[in-house]
Amino acid sequence: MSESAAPRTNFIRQIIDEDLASGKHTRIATRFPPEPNGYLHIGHAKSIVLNFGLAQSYGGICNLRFDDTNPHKEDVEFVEAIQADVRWLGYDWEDRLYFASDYFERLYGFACELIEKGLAYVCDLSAEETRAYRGTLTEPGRDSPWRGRRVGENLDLFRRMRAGEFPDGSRTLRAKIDMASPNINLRDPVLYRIRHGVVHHQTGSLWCLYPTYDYTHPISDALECITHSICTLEFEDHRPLYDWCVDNVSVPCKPRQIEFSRLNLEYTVMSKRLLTRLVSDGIVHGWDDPRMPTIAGLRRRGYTPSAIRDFCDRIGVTRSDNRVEMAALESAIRDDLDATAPRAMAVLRPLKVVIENWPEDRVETLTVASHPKDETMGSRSLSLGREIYIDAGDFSEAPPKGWKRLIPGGEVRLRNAYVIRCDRVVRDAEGRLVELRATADLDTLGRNPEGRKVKGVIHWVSAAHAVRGEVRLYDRLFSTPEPGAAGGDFLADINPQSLVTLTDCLLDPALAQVTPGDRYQFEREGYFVADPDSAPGRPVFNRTVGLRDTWAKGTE
RNA sequence: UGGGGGAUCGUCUAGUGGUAGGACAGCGGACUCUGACUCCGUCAACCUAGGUUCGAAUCCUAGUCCCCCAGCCA
Repeated sequence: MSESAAPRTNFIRQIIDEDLASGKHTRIATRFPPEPNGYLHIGHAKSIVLNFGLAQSYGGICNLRFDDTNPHKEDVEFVEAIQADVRWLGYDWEDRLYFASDYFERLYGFACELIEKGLAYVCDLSAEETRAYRGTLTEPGRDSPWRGRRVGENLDLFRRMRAGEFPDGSRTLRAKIDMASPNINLRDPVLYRIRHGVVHHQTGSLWCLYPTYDYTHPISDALECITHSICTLEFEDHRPLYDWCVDNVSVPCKPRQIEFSRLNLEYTVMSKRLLTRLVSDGIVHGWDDPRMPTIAGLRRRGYTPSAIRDFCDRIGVTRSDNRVEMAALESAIRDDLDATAPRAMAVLRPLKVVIENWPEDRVETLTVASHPKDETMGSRSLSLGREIYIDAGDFSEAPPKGWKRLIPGGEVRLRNAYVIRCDRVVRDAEGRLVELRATADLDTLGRNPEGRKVKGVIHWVSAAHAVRGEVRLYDRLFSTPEPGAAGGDFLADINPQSLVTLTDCLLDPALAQVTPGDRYQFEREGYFVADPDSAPGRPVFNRTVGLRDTWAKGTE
């Protein structure tokens, strides 16, 4: 497969190498810290592969920690889905599953420590007032009138905030840093807010006081003795605050925050808010809709964990803005599936062909290889009778230049079987194509015909043996490389052809009983995966990705 | 117009004062019972302008363009 031996270096590895060389660390610890407010997507995969991959290759550890400080948006459904997805990607956090909410009590204690040190205060400003006092990008903020409260009063108020004596929004706990800082994150950021009446998925109704990300994250990292806290670029401005928190409370370690640029994929929305909307507006059938860029969607689409890992390795890690082409993702999955997917025949748009020189009742059993290069994948049996189906797209009465497949009077190879010649085209009263009449060259099984070359090879199924199934073809969900970029609503860029369902496909009889997740290459049609919607005798397949098609490109 | 980041082939990236390399995409060819795979070849880049240096993608200066930050979201 495509696992490369030595992982490509990047700036984060260089930092780690230096920290190890200087003796600053002897063992590294990272963490993957999702908020359980949605499903994981391919952008998270980049972070997962980075964090777990780093731990793996340096012999360190990587924790899974839920950043569950805002119960309003979170749900236990997401907690479970995220664990399943990380595991599916091939990573193991062993016994190190943590929740930021595990630390609520200790976080509260550290907040009291900050108050006692005169570094935090209870502020009675409303949300709107807080905003007004904060200033703007170009003007400094003004001190809150509550900034000078005495330690004892702050402690008392903070205790009563926890006890539930004050309504939502009436007070916050704020860090006392610098209201004139050019970095807005340092203008006395909110550390705690009051949230009554929400049931937290882990702590239930125990708390009505919830810490913010800015306060929780650095301390959680420090409590877990994370050495390298890797996050995306938008948190860069928060790093001084991250350091402030770690420096001012009594934690055992001092982690270092390192930022990298998040993944952008063309034709894809990656914002959780937008993905949530696709699901809740019913644009897609769920978080695992095969058109979604979620891990669950990619899985249902037939992507493999190793292909996703390989993709993440290929795109690298930098601090530059990027927009990766779909072709890079598709190349990774094709590499994997070409090597690992057994081949099968499937006619997506059936066109009947009667082989006139084939006896009515004769059925020939052909043993064919499951993979053209890998003998260890064994062989399968195919039945061939007088009537077969080929794909309508493999026959043309007005072939374009360079056409290699079937034409009236022309010859073509039936994959794994005989060469046939099309003798007649049968039409109905309205002139519609009904079937083809053909003659097989019975001397061409396993060898080429004498004196002439047959260039085209097409796939087929036996009419008497084929099983009927459904095949779903997926195109990109959006028609523009950057959905919503034109300024309109991103939903305006939905591609109506993003899902095409073919209900009367004729498949290899061996495909009658499939297990969801089974992957095949339907020769010339691409790579397919059995969908959970499959029923006994009625398989449903999703097309993972088409084959690279130089023919289609040449005729465009 | 405050602060913080970023600019290398079409795309993603390597490079850390000494021949700008790889991958994906493209193009051309070979092979082929998959127009696939594989193989071979090929096209193609240092944001701009100055400067330092024998030598600059790399160091300096001045610009340009792009991204992020004014949630009691993360």
